[in-house]
Amino acid sequence: MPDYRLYQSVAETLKQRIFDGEYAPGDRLPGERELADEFNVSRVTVREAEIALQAMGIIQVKPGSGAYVAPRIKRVSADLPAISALELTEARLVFESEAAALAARVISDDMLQRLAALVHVMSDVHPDDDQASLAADREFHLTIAAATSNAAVQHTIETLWRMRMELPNVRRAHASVCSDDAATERGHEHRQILQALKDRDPTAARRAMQEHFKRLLTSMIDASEAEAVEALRLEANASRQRFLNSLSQNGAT
Amino acid sequence: MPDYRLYQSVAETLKQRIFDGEYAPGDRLPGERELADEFNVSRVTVREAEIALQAMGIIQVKPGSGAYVAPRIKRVSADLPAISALELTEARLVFESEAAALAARVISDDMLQRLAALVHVMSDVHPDDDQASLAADREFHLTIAAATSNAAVQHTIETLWRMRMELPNVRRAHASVCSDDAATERGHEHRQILQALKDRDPTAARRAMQEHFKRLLTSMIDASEAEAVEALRLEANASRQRFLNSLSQNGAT
DNA sequence: TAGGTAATATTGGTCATACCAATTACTCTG
DNA sequence: CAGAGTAATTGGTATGACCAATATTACCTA
Repeated sequence: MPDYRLYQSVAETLKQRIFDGEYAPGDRLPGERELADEFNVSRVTVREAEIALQAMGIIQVKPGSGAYVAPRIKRVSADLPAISALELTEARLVFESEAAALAARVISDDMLQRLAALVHVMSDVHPDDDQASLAADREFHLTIAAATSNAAVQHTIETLWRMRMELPNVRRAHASVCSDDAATERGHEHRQILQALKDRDPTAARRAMQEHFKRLLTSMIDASEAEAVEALRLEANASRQRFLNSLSQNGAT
Repeated sequence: MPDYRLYQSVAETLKQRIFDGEYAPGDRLPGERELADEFNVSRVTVREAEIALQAMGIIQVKPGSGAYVAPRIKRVSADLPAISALELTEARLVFESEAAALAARVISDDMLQRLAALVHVMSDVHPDDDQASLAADREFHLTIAAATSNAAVQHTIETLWRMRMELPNVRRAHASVCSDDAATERGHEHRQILQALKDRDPTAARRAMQEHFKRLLTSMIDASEAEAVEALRLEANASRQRFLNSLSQNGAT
């Protein structure tokens, strides 16, 4: 699972650009040669990425002409509701923590090994490489969800991650806190979570995951506060208060 | 339309073989070089076909090993995965309990009033009227989700309820326990939950919701045990054990 | 002989290059 | 200015090569 095919990385980047609106529906993407040059990969790899996107119905390739963003990419608004980054993070805080607790009781050695490998990858990768870093982080959380052996839990958390990746406003919010989001802390938290899972300690796993998200939520609130100075000052404060409550009272009784 | 790419033709053929059972789930299909030779195309083209199939979730490629038919391609509904009733109930147990805890802190008086009305309706309605009873029950839970003021939470729980209502196997499972599912107990549990929300007590709300689902899960396990006597005895027992663990250890620390 | 390990073969992943066919852009005519 | 013909661009496919991960075999040890 933690295998990264190059073409997948390229496909992911292109997909994000499309969801971000950088390439609007109907737009023509840069040529394969041009993209290959930009990503420093071969043209074959770019083709593979485009074929994957085509299979997903996101783009449409016309020979001799180019690759075009599919007319109706409304999938974002189609099956994903409008959600704020704070809401989503709060939801992930409570749900992913419970998933971690569940996983702690039934996780297999194989899954533990995968997680360990991912933690290692994340510590190795350049913190600047947002792309790889994010992909590994996502893989980490989805692996934990899979470790619950519960398809409903897995599907739920996958959906939450889709929101994280596909909703433009959420992506933007994360980007603005990314710098504050010290990689070292995050690495430490991941190790804490992994250790709890290794110990098969549901309570510790839940708590570790909660801490992980609490820090993120705090960063986001701080960032949103800074931005709120510019506008929506009053409203933001009310919202801010509501999510601050999550930090103090959540979970462990 | 007749604008076929070679790789699409290859992908189509492979897909047919998989659906025809020529390659069963879990099977490894021939190597890229071998397929390229068979179809008289280049290895690049075979790769492209396999990447398309992978994007469609039909196969799964492992570097150094080969391409394997995905374990289960049976997507019941368009966007709902195949899930067992036990899995779903376990997921609802942990997620809806957390949602209730969240809601307890921010629920509005208006929402409390609606819930009270729903509890009243459920106690009035004839226990025989499964249709109305189920609708009210669903409304009760969705209202609590809405009361969190968190669109992500709300969407998550709505999706879980969609599974409950739309997946045939889940509906069947619920139907078979419906008789055991004493309406009086359920009414009592609903009142407990409502009271905790009125008190704005997150811990009590979480616990009440957990109890609600624990009883349901227990009923389902018992029912599934009875049915398991007929078939799948061994396998069911293993599964049963796994979910029994959820009952003993979940949540309140 | 059983078990483990090192050497080897196989397999997917990626790249560079080349050529074809369709499309698009351009240019030159009338 | 319109249209035809040409040139440049673009995707489609093929070769052949090399790497890294995996699988298989051979071999050696206890």
